[in-house]
Amino acid sequence: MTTVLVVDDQQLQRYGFRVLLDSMPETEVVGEAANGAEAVRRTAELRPDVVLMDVRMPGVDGIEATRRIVEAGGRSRVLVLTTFDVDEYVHAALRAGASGFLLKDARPEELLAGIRAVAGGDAVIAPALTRRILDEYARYVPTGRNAPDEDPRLASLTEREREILVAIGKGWTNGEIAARFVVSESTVKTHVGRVLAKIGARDRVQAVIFAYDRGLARPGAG
Amino acid sequence: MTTVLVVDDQQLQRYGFRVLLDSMPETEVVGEAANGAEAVRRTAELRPDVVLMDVRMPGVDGIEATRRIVEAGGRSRVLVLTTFDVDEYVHAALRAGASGFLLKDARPEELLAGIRAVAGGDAVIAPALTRRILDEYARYVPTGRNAPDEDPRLASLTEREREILVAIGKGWTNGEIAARFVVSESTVKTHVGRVLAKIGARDRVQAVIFAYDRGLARPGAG
DNA sequence: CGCCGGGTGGTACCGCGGTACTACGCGCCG
DNA sequence: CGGCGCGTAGTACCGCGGTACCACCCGGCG
Repeated sequence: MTTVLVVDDQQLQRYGFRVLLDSMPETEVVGEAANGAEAVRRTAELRPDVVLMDVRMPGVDGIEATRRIVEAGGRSRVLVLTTFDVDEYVHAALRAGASGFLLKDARPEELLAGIRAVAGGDAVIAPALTRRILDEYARYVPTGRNAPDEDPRLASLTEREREILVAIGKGWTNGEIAARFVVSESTVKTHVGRVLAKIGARDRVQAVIFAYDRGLARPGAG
Repeated sequence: MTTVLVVDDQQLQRYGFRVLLDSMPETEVVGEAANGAEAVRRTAELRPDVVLMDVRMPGVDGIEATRRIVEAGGRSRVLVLTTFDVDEYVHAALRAGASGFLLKDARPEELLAGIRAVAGGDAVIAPALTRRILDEYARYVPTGRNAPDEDPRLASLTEREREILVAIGKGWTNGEIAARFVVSESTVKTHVGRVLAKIGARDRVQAVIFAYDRGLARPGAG
């Protein structure tokens, strides 16, 4: 039996979900909340398997509530529901740590399948949104651990040279790298020169780009 | 009626899909292929709505076949199927342009729902894989159009300065930028200097990092 | 033993990158 | 009209980055 907390500011909407889910043998609505703050509280109290979260709500919205629930670290998974497939919502929800994002016009069996998946530790995205997610995914995400291993340029780097490349990717000058690695700047220059030669970069700027392309450097680091 | 091309090197597997799909009122198997090369050919001939593509095949594998089919630009969508949820496959398939990725142990209704979604221009990912996709997505994808707009540094750039920043992100030297923009190198230097000051970067290396962080520069461009 | 690769270090040189400051034409707006 | 933001352009200066070349130490290996 999967326990569910229904969060929506509209009472009628909550009622609809309750009727639907309680009529199913595998799901049970154990509580409701009408806003984000209440959702966070009741999640802590009831520890439901799944929180069915509406986005648009007065006060603390569904995104912020999701963030707090996820950060609290409980075992409850959040499945975000919205009427509007606005990109901003999807991005924000997924970054907040939601395990799923479905549209309210989903068919009951889709909703059930989503709840089942989320409860099982998996994640779901409405097909209508998956398209856009994938487009961005393909654009931004390097190549997993695919290209890096295949790329002979990266493989030809020694351990030390890879460290140097990562340091370059952090935007450090040769002097800063020397200081952090506790070696002389001459040594750093030697390494940098070899790195550039091996990866086929003209200067450290192109080395940074190379590092980002292969996922050696990542946003938010350094 | 949704037309489907079944691609799998195992004859028994193809037979299974054919029986399943032909028994459904809304889908019809219009052809089969036993390897990647044949899949590309028959897709061009038959122009199916959906190509059900196995990954592991002798010769041209499913990933490469997907890439070719997508690049050909027809209206056929590729739904990749595999027995093993290996990360490499998922990444590669999605980057190759697949509209979906499901596991072969999916229940028939899931498969049907997937085919329906893909045929309708949407995309699907098996819930078991979506979790990992989302984790990487949240890590790598900037913040949609969120953070960039919020960041006053980026907002303070003029149109021209943003162009300059993108050019820096491509790894171009001041001279190259001047040539491509058909202005003098002095002008470029002036712009670069202002960009660095506005975004708080010490040199163009940090500017590149800034550009990647905000999604202004992307892997694979330039 | 000698050789070799990798890490370390140094010297010398030059050019691109970055800064500081000035300047002019243009379009917009009070 | 005068001011201002923006794009353009120039000069002068200096330092970091990158290259070329050489050198030493150390560990592994034939």
